[in-house]
Amino acid sequence: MTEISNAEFEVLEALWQHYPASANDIIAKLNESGNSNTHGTGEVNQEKQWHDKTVKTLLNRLVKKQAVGFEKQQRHYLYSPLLEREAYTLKESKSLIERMFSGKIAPLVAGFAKQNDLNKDDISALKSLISDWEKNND
Amino acid sequence: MTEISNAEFEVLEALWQHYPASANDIIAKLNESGNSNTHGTGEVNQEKQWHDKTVKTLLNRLVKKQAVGFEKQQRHYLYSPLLEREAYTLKESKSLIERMFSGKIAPLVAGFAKQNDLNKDDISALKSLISDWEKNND
DNA sequence: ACCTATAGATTACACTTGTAATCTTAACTG
DNA sequence: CAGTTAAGATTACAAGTGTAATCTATAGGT
Repeated sequence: MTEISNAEFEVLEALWQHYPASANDIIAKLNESGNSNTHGTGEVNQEKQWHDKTVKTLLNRLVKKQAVGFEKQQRHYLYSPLLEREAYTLKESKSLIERMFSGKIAPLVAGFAKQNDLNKDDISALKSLISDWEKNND
Repeated sequence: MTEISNAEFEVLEALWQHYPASANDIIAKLNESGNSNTHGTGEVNQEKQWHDKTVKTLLNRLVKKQAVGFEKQQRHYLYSPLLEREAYTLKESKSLIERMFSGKIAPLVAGFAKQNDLNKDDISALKSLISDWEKNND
């Protein structure tokens, strides 16, 4: 499967949140507030506005890339993702970790730790993952 | 700073391994075996061959992007990274985690766990990170 | 002092990406 | 039924990318 670009990914995100969806549903979802600018800057959500032509182009590209499928409904299309979000994010994560950290996940986490980007919640989530892992692999 | 492409990143990798370095040093390093195809497939290292013109183009682009600097040495250049590897990989990791996992690192690790992509070493590395973190944050 | 190999600079070129505008056709509106 | 609207298809277009080839100037060999 060909690569999915960043903009395409955002469209896919909207679709994963709710599908099947018409192009207009997707455009609306993308332009909803709440696709947050929560980067800790405290700025008002000055959301990017997605132009409908842009979104439709991206949908077409996703269809060509077989990342999205559609079915005719009257004269409209209803789109659905053909990829599972989890599979996709895993693939991308592995690819990044392979390229940057020789496939090892710990150095990535270590980078976060070093920059103080881990909080108590992150740590307890990690601990719980680890104990699950240990439950299954002893 | 502008984005660094995948191919550019590979050149930077070679440079991070040893610098300052001439273009030829970098080309040689890129074409060395051992920049491994260790993806667990057991295939023979059928290394990508980097064409010298290609590498020089990429070096130029990196210089334009201020990711790499150089100084004249006689008539040659000696290149050096202007970015720290660690800072760069952290930025990229954070960006991916922001886009795919709402900034949370645990879901990424969870994906790996689910796919059986964690082994004992990974787990102990993570545990040790966690205990360090706890030592510093209690 | 000339010729050549070579380093770096410049140019090339197809493909992708972000971002739309225009075209075509069918459905709704009056 | 004719005109307008709107959905999807097609086209656009600049910037970035991967991958080089060609150009230019100079250092080194003979």
